[in-house]
Order: sequence, then structure tokens, then C-alpha cells
Amino acid sequence: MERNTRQRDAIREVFDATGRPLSPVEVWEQGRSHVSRLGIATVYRTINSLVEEGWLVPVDLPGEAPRYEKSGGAHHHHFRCNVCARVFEIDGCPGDLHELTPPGFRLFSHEVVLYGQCALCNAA
Amino acid sequence: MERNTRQRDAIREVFDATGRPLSPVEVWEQGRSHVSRLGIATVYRTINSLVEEGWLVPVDLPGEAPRYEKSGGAHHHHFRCNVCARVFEIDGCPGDLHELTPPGFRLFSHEVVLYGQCALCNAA
DNA sequence: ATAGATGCAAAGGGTTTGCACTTGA
DNA sequence: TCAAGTGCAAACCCTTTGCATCTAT
Repeated sequence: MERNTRQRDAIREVFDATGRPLSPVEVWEQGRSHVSRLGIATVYRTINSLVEEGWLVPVDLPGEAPRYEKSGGAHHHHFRCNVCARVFEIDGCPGDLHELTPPGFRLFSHEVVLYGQCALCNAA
Repeated sequence: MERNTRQRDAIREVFDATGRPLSPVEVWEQGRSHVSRLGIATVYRTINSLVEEGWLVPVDLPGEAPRYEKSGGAHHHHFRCNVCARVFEIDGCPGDLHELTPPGFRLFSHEVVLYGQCALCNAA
């Protein structure tokens, strides 16, 4: 995965243009408008390669297939719209969660996911 | 799913005895000590049935296959040990997260997952 | 007796891999 | 040129389903 191919460019372009976490299938659907015969396997391979080189980071939500977003953001969490199922980055963090940690346990990191209705679905 | 079978009893017994969220395979492995020819499909069917009737609730962690725990507990979250991969219930909650919610969005619920090392793995 | 439950094996859905073909350098 | 990258289809893993058999009532 070192060459600049039309497929790889198209996939990066989809992430650049969309600005929210995307599933492989979403990437595939949008990427096909750039490269019509784009294969889903290429999407998976390219995403995995972009994760390995640090250009993407996985966004895992409970009970859902992994999404991906461009790396480089500060520590943040995500909001999932219960209506349209899209996921949005949110700034901020509840802060120190050590007080929730049971005795004898060591806390390394945490995940927070908010669920609700996004602004667009609220308006509709 | 209305009869009391040896399989169904065994599966409930595994949850009663273990007291932490379990994956279907964990249930299957432990259940086979009660019913040796227990099939994995029966485990899945019975778990789904126990969820439907409210005896179990799913515990979904990011990027992991669902686990299940007995229902009836208060609002709580989970701690996952990075070493042994077991999941533990934790009391408490960071509290109101509305301040993290973007403008125009409506917040309905949230999930918090802590990651680290459990007491047992710490001791070892 | 008989409908619900089980075990096995086959089928599904999402992701990965093998392989011949294509293409960027 | 020619190895890296691609597309397709087959393989995989986890979960569900079909079906003949078993069993609680």
C-alpha cells in the first residue's frame, strides 16, 4: 500500500469531504461515484492500510460495525443519532472517572457515547 | 420458549453463578458442564428468549460481540479488563452529560465504558 | 399424544483472503 | 518492466435458521 492509485485517492477524498465517522459501506457507496468499479475488498484493504499508517482511526460504538474517521483530533467522544444512525464527533469529556473505578482496579482509558437525536432529525 | 428444559435451566444457572456479563460462547462452555451435548444454537436461542422476556439484558461494548447479564440492576456502566477481557459491572455514573451535547441535538441516553486492569490481573 | 425445544448442519451477513489481471513508478 | 494494488469470488467467523428428532406437559 504505497502507490497512489485512483481508488486510494477516492477513499481519502470521501473522508476529507464528509467530516464524520464512516462505515466501510458508506465509504464504498460514496467512493463509487469517483471510481465506478471500486470493489468493497479494496475499501476494506485501503481503510486498514490507512489505519495502520495513522491517517484514520477506528470509531467503535457498542453493538455496531466499526466506523472510521481522520486522525489528528484531540481527545473526544461521539454522539449517535437514534433516527438516522449517523455518528458525530463531540468536543469535551466528562473528565476524571477514577471515582467510578472499583477498588484494586487500574483505569487506563474510557469511552463515552451519547445517544439521541441530531439537529437535522430534530428539525424534520 | 415456555418449557422448563435442562438446557434452559443450565443456562440460567450459569448466569446466576457467574455474576458478570457473559458472551454466548462463555455461556456455552460453562453450560456444557451441566448438559454435555448442549448445542451453541440452543444457547443463542435461549439467550434471545431470556432477553425478550426481560430476564437478561444485552451488554454491548465497542468493537466486541455482545455479552449478557441478568436484568434488575440500577443504571450502571461497565469496566473491561484489557488483560483478561472480562467485563465487570461498575456502580455510579458521571452524571449529567447535557453539556457535552452539541447545540440543536437532543440527548436521550449515554454509555460509558472504562478500560484498564482488573484487581485479579493487577495482583498477578 | 403433540407442540415446543433441541442438536446438527447448512445458510446468512459482514470482513478477509487467494489469485489472475491491471497499473503506477 | 514488474511488483504493488485491484476486482472478483471463495473462504471465514459469528449468529441464525431448517429440519428431523426428542421431550415436557
